[in-house]
Amino acid sequence: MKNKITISEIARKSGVSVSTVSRVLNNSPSVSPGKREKIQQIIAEHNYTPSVFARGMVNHTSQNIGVILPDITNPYFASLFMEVQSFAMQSGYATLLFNTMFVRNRKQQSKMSEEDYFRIIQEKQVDGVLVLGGHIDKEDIPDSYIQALNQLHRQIPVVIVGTRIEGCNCLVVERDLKQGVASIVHHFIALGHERIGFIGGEPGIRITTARIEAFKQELRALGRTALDNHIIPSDYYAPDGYEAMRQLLDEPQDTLPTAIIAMNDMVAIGAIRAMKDRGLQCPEHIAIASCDQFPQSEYAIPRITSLDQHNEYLGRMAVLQLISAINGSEEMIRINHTPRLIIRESCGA
Amino acid sequence: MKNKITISEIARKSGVSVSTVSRVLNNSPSVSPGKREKIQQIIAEHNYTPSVFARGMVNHTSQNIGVILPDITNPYFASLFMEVQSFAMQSGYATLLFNTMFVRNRKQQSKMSEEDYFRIIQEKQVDGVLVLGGHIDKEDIPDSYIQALNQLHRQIPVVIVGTRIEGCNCLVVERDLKQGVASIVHHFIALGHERIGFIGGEPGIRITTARIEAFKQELRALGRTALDNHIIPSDYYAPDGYEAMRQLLDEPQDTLPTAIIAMNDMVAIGAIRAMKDRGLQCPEHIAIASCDQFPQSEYAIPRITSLDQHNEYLGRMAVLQLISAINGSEEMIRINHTPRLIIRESCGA
DNA sequence: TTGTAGGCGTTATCAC
DNA sequence: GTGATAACGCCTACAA
Repeated sequence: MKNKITISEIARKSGVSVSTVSRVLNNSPSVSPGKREKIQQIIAEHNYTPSVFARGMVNHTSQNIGVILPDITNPYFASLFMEVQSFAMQSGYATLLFNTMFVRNRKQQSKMSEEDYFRIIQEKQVDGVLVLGGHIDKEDIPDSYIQALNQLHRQIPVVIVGTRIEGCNCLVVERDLKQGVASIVHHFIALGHERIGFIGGEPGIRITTARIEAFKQELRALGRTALDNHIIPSDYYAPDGYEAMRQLLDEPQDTLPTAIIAMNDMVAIGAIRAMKDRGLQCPEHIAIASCDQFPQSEYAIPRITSLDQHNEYLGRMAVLQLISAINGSEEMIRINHTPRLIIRESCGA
Repeated sequence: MKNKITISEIARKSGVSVSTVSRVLNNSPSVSPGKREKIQQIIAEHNYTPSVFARGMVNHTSQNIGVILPDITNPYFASLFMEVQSFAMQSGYATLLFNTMFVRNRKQQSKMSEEDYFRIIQEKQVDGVLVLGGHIDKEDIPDSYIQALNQLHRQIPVVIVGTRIEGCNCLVVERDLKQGVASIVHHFIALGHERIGFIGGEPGIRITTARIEAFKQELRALGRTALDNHIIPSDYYAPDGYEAMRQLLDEPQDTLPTAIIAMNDMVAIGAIRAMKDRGLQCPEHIAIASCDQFPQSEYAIPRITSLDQHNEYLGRMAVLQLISAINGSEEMIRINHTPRLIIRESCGA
């Protein structure tokens, strides 16, 4: 817009050379206090800020990071991102956000593939990239995607939040996807439930598979078995929980599960709604607990019992990992969170 | 990270001058087809992308826009942002997101003021700024804030979503804040309600004042009056709806409103929760309708009756306005949306 | 402590 | 159609 003022202008007005101005800009100690003060005053007076373009040319850094995630309207990603942005900002980085999945309600992916986003991000000359979700969460990742990631990582440090991926060289903030499922199972068993089900989560996505696996395994460890038709993956949102529960309720009434683990709070809310529409009460008829707490679940009717996965912590660690990678470190962080089971009403305890 | 390849490298490898390469980069017609193809091939081969820094130096453009909003975990802002980012991307702009309010649950503002953010955004050399909310929504905006905005707008086009502000020169995508409230009032009256209340919304915020005003006025127009103690602002989230309703229920039972308008779905959900905790049913004891629909309100118990404010449309218009401002236009867009009342269960219809 | 000058990777303006 | 070359605004040796 308006022609910005430049460093040489400041230099001229202060009666010094550009290098001296540059020195005060970069807090170099070797500037006489008098000149420093004068220069600072002139800078303030003219509201001067150095050009990031010129700086970028010489330092090759934009002080920006790129964050790529599928859906910012998903509370999980929103709170993760909030933490990421806040922490990045404190560390001097601004955040470019790329939302790869548009128009969620129509289940319509955008025309652009995530690979396209990688290209755009690369062009944006960010100092690092954080991949919070998307294709990366799939059980079966197309090779082209991994190659694109590697290719990007060759230029810019890329940190993935989730699990290590075969053949992918990017850094990873590893988290134990299945953590906490066992504690829900224990809780339900302790409450006397014999038939437990699991709903929600998209099939073919790592966290779904991991949690369902953990669910089955924990039941086995306790000498019981999960019934396959009581395990109904669908997706991560309320309509999906609704649909899964509807499907479940079509089963013969006498073998219905008495307790259900939902992928997250939205799924739980959808499921509870489906019960209600069949004239069933939660937890009286079927108890429900969720694996991932979202804000406001404590205001639902009934209040949802769920796992607090400490996502804020996850966000901070991811930024930490990225920044240390930007600064040349190769070390990987593994985080060991222990989700906390928050018992409210929906589990019937 | 890895030393990027430059335009002159490409030129050398293609056996042409940098100008020619630059021409094919910018789709200039005056390049012989043979050379063009060869150059393009070499570019692809080396995965070359021009430096945004160098480009920025000469064009003074980053193809980035800055978006500033208080809380991305608020579904209203999340869906607005999603639309903004998607549309911006289609227009060739990436989006820097600044979330000014951190740690919502503790009601703790970040240490940085929004003015600080303006400074940072200015330093980031974005091509334009979108202000989706924050101090800008206040009834009584500190002069320093307006000055900071004007100052920023002097350098970069700034578009504000909301209402025109006295003394502020920024562009505005004006929307009628109170739209739709009347239709809820009409609906309730038609259902036979005599005592209607209003809860939620932070006092001193434009949209709160506007909606409460519209509420009162519409009642007056119908020959009734709103009772002051039935109007309880608080804030925009579920806990606030809960608290407001709790407060309301402390009033003498025989003068309690029979219907309540909530600021948005979260407030409504909190309020319904508070009723439940007192053994009251919605809509049987008190009917509720909300002024702003959020995703999943149709899965709440009861399903929330609310207004669809067409926020997606708002997002697109804001980006459109910003881009046209970046391209030198001064014209302001006024959008005239008519919110649609979606009747579900909570209103008792 | 201070100033001078070269270079960072593009685009634009000229000539040719 | 093509190629030099001068900006663009900053940083950083190097010199003084």
